[in-house]
Amino acid sequence: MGRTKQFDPDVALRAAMELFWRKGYEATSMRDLVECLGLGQGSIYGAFGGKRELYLKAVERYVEDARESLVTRLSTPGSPLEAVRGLVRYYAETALSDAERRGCLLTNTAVELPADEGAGRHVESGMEAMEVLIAATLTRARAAGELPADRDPVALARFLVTLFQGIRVMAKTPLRRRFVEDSVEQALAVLA
Amino acid sequence: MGRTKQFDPDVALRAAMELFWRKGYEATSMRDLVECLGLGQGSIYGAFGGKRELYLKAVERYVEDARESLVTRLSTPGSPLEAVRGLVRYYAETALSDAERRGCLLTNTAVELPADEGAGRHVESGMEAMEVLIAATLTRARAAGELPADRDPVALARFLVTLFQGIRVMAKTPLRRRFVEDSVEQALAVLA
DNA sequence: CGTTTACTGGATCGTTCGTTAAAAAATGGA
DNA sequence: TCCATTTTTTAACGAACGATCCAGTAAACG
Repeated sequence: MGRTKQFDPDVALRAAMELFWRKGYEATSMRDLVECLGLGQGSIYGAFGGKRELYLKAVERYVEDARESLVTRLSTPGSPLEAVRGLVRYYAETALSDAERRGCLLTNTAVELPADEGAGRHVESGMEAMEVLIAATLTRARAAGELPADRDPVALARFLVTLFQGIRVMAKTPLRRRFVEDSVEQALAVLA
Repeated sequence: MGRTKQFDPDVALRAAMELFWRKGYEATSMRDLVECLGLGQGSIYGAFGGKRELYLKAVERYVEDARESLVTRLSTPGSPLEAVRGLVRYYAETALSDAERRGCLLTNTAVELPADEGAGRHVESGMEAMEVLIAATLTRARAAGELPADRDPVALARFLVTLFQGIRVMAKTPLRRRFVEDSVEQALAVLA
């Protein structure tokens, strides 16, 4: 009963995610979103609530996507340690080839909205997912003898996640290449 | 000739720096600044130009302060390697005890204004200063035999600067403590 | 087919934005 | 002391903000 939606909320949410990702929360206006999503202002409010609600849903979607991509990337057949090392390289390449310097939406959110509880929950969930997935893979690596027994997979995973945030930040500066590449080199040395 | 300034531009700039640091660029309004600096809008425009100019000057001041503090901290008498290790610990402690989660103004600027050339120059200058100072200290450490001869002080310094950015990001999330402490542990292990 | 219901698109709400203009106040040299 | 010059203060500017409203439209159901 009633008129059906004439747009795909999923497509619209993804478009909003891209815009917020590129411009940040404060610098994105509802009018920017209207233009980018191709919807009337009323439709956006009807479907998603206000600007903040839309942002939170966009971050939530981002976390889901990221988690999925991470699972795929870490469950390659073969050496678990090599999978993590590949992830480090992949992450750096992604950061360096990001021409419009949008960085990582989780990093951006953590930095721009540290006091927003809702945003904090999504950031927490995303970071935790990375930690858990990487730690699990490193545990497999240790069990396979690829990693010395005295190394702590969880601590290593947290270290890598933290370094990833740093890589995303440095990749937004003019000095990106030198810093990111040298950081990857050191990180790979740690994953001996 | 003419009326003399009734405020100290240096004090005002520092107050502006604190406010931008805490709230970010977009989320800080000129009215916030008027209240925080205790000046009329006209006085701010007369002394510093517009909002963006004031922000850039605030970042510049921040870079000068940070460089100075870093020089002091790395030129302690005694072991150069221990000075760098101490810096890592100090940086993490500072990040964790930052109750209002303002993070590092350079990190925040890099993330929020990656496309601003003026801001980029200050960020570049700050990051480069950290790199140079840490690398020089690590070079001294290597010369003193505290660091294996095959370690690259410059690459290590860049790695540390990148990790510092990550620490500043993670310290803004609800998961701060676990991630920061484990990252420090790993970094100190690298600085064997 | 008509009624009901929900969505659409654009106008418009009051507020706040960064910036500017102009008058009042204060300084130092002539 | 009085003028030239600068700063201070306050009000106001046009534009843009997030949010809301509403007439118009289209789909589903009796």
